[in-house]
Formats: sequence, C-alpha cells, structure tokens
Amino acid sequence: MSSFKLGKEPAMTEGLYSLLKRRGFFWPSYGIYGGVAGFYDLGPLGSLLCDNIETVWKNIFIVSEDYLLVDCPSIAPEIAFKSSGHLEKFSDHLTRCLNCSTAFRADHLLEGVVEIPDTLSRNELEGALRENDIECPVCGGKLGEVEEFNLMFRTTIGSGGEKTAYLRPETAQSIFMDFSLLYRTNRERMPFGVAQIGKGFRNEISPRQGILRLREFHMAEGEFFFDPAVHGFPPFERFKDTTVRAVPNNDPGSTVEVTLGKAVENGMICSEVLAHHMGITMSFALKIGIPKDRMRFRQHLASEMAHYARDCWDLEVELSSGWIEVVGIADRSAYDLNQHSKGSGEELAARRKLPEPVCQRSTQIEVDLKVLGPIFRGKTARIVKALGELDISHVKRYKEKGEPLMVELPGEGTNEVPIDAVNLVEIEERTSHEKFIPHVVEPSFGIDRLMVAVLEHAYTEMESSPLREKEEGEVGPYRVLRLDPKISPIKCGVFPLVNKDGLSDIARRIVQDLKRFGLTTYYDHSGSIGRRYARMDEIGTPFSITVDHKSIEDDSVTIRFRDTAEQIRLPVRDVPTKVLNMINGT
RNA sequence: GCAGGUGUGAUCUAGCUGGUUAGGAUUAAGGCCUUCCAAGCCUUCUGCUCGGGUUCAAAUCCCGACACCUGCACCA
Repeated sequence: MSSFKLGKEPAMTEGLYSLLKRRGFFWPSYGIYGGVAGFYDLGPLGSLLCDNIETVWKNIFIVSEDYLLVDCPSIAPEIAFKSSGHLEKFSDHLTRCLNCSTAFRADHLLEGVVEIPDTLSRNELEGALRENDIECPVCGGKLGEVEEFNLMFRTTIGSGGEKTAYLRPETAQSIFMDFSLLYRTNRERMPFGVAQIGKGFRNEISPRQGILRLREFHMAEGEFFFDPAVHGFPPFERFKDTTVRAVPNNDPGSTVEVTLGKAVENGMICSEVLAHHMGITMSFALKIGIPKDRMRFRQHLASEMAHYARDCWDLEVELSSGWIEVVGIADRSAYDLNQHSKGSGEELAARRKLPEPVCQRSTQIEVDLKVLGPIFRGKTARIVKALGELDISHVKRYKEKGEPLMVELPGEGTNEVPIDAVNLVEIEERTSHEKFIPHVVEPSFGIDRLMVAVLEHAYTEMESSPLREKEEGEVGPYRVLRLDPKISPIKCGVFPLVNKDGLSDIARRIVQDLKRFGLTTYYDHSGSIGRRYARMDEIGTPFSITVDHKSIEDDSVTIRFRDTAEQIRLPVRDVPTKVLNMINGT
C-alpha cells in the first residue's frame, strides 16, 4: 500500500521533506543566521515523534528486557576518553599539501610503506613521511605538518583551572565508568543490561544528507553485561526462529535469509547474546513501523570495526538515499571495563560462583610482634614487610636449622631476626566465588535516523483525497503519513462539523476528556471538514472525531480512521477507551 | 576539506541579456457560506541567504562567507 518504491524518487522525498518542514517536524538550526551544518531542530511534531519512539524503545528495553535506565552527563573529563581510547582512536591524522592544499590522512599515505601505519603517533607519522619522501599524490607538492583532527568537541570545565573535557561521542562510557555501582544496584546479579537515552556529539568533517548525519544527535544505547564463560543465553529461545536478512562479512556481496538460531549455530553470529539483541532490535523496528522487507543486518568488515568492537552487526534500512545504518549492535568484549579499570585503578569486575568451593592450602609467615617490637622499634613495620616478601621455603630451611633470619632493609643494613619470633602456619582458604570482567554487547540506536526511516516509509502520496466527489480545484498530491498510532505525534483531531448550533462546545468537551487520558489532541474548526481531515492526514494523526447534529440528539460522534477514511459512530463516553485500544492494537 | 552546481515569503516557483510598488500557486490567520473528505467568496501576514564591490540604478553582474545538493575524500 505504501507508495515508497525502490530507488531514488526525488520528487517523492521532496514532497515529504517540504511537508516535514512546513508542518514542524524538523528544520536546520540557527536558520536566521544562515544555519550551521550538522545541526537540526526538532519542531513541535518532531519532538513528539522522537519522544514516542523513545517511549517504545523504553517499553522494550526497560519494561520487557529489564534494563536499568540511567541518565548521565554529556560532558566528560579528558581522562575518561583517554581511557576509553576515544582520544587516540577517534581522531584522524591529517596532512595538507602545501601547494594544492588537499588534505590527506597521513596513515593512508603510508600504507604499504610502513607496517600498520594507523597505529603510529602524530610524531611517528610525521617522521615516516619525511624519511620516505612522501609527496602529495595529487600534485607532487610538499606535505605540511601532520595535524590531529579529533572528532570530539572539546571544551573546558570551570573558569580558572581550564580542565579539558569533551562532549561525549556516545552515551556508553558513563555506563562503563558506573559499572560497579550499577552492579551493586542490581544486587550483584549477572547478566544485566543498562540503558541510556541522550545526546551524542561528533564533530563530523562533512555532515551531509540532512538529518541522517548530524553533529549532535539523539541516541538510545544499551549495554548488556554478561559472563563470557557462560555458554548460551536462555531468553534467546524467543528469537531462535526469527528470520533475518543478513549480509555476513565473509561474503559482503551476498544477502542470506537465515534464522538467528541457525546463524549462531554456524558461527556467523558470534554469540546468542548478540543474536538475542538483534532479535530485540528487529522487533523494535517492526513496532515503530519499519517494514521487514526494507531491513537487513550487515556485519562490519574487520577493517571498519570500531576500536573497541570484536564483532558488529548494523541494522540497515532501505531509504530513498540507499541502505542507511540505524542501529549498531557491537560485541565490545571486556574492552571498556578493562580500559577504565586500568585508567582509574578501580576494579571493575563481577563475581561468579564456582561450581563447588575451592580449598586453597597455603603456608604463610606469622610473626610475634611482642618479640620483634622491642628489638627493632621504629624499624619493626619495615622488617615485617620484608619478612613477608621472603620465600617460604627459605624461611622453612632456617626454621629447621634454628638459625636467625638475615633481613636486608634498603639503606638500613642487614638485620638479624630471631627465628623463634617467626612461625610458619598452614592456612586453608575456601573460596566459592571468583572475579571476572564481564563482556558487553551494545545495541546503539540512532533515533534521528530511525525517525527518518519511519517517516519515509509512512509517507504516501495519492492523486486526490480519499472520498473526494468534486473534480474542480485540484490541489497537488494528497499526502498521508501512515504512522503507527503509537508514535503519531497527535493522536486525535476533534472537529465540530459546522461552527454553529453549539457543536463546538461539545467538541471542546471531548478534547478535555481525551486529555484526561493522556492523549494528544488537535481541536480545529477552521476550513471545510475535508480540509481539516487533510491536515490531520498530513501529520499522521490516526483518528479524527467529528461532532455533528446527531451528536446533540444522542450524544454520539463519528470517529474517522486516517488510513481508510472510514467512519464509525459511537457514544461520546466510549471515545477515549476506543482510541486507547486502537493505539495499543487491542 | 577539494571540485562543480544551487540559494526568491512557511512550502513550490516566475523574474536573473541590470531599470516602476518582485508576480503566481499552495499553506497559514480572520470572516462569510457550509450537516462529512484540501469547494467557493472577501480580507490579511510573511520574501530576493548574508557581507562587500561595480553602477545613476543590483534579486539580476563580480568577489567573499554561510547553507544545501552532487562527486571525491572521510564515516564508530
């Protein structure tokens, strides 16, 4: 039924995009100053749409999947991104030709000249370029200095200290840094997921394609922590038989239809946890109205994988501009927790119960401080420490011989410790748990792109309005946004059929009723009834309620359905429930 | 970032070989009319992307900036 077709249809998408701007979904930011590339405002309807999509997302991740929701700052100190690797890996090294001023990535110029050039630092790259007499590949000119271009926005915290900070390029990092608190909050149960909805910032070199490539964008991310030693993931049962279109990286040209269960069995997808999240992602995309036959999962090539990822599958949706990545599902292994653990010195680990408790016998040194104290006085603590570092078998030999131990203290000479003050004790330790660094699967959703995907697939053009009778005064195509009612910005239009006989009073009362049920409404008395239906169709409002003269007699109204233009009549008091049921699909 | 193209009310567009108050359509607002799908009539709001230059005179020609589009490069 959707008139969206394969391939590019400029006229079609132009119609959609002018509608979106005209009706207030989104537009370029800072327009009165000429605009800034990569920034878009969500207008009144776009904001509602965004919010509704996020609500559906939360219903899946927070309600169904029991993810823990958090909300962390967008600005983080430099150290955070030093540890995460973004400071180093999230930047490109550029060099510019001094003659023709073309910019190149320094590491690309050294490919085949030096081994793994993308691991070199700025100085090393510069050295390598000089040593190998690399010239501008375009004009043969001399190359300038290697500059670092980091894709993160830099800022400072505070007025005096000038503490360097960055706007987060993804919301994930705060979740990793908060791991221990979250783990405790979850009462130390594994596995568990943490979700965050917020904004990400990337200073893209050249943002294009309108809202598809932004410098500030909405993202919804989940981090699912699990024990890599546990094989299988029981909840995955639900998605075992779900079929997906997959483009695996061992054969990037081909698309295969495969069930998620099969894909895990034959090793195409690396784990059930990852496959499970592909299943969740798919059901989410379907729920917000993206048709299944316009979706596919594409596995990243090893070369395009992010610095943290071990395996990554993108959900791509076919739009007028081609296949667009809207969700990335990455296996980040233990990378991030390890990095932050190293960077901060804090242990970021979980505990797993051993199949059975393990007894560990060990011999340890015990000292008699009553004896040592009076002898060594101020040195005692250092002596005890040095004793503890001695080899047990060494101590054992002296003990058997009954000879005093000679203990060396740096700068304080050798000390004679009476062997009677040192005892060897057998200690038995029972451990029932061991520590491990959880692995992470991260589904990361680009909400702005999902909005575009949803809108393009909901957009329909018709030659004329559905029930049109008159032929004169034709005005262009009739546009309908067939959004799923769940995500429609406005749920109900409410109209008096004519502006007299008190019909508008009844209509306004109905608006109040609907509001009490949390439904967004749009009261409209201007223009012909057909024009008002058209306005609602254009912004994707699924239901229109009309008060006519019969309403005065028997308290009934008509409710019109956007996609069919059909109407039914029902008592006023049943309207809110009817609408709610239709929205929830019951 | 480079190269090319484009830039006229909210939207779509005429004018662009310089010369009256920049024209139209849609939308929007107010009213008349109207018992169900953008009807009609009246009234009204909003515009030459910005900054310089050439000229008696610039939407129009030139330069620069910004934005958008296409290609290249880049893309977690």
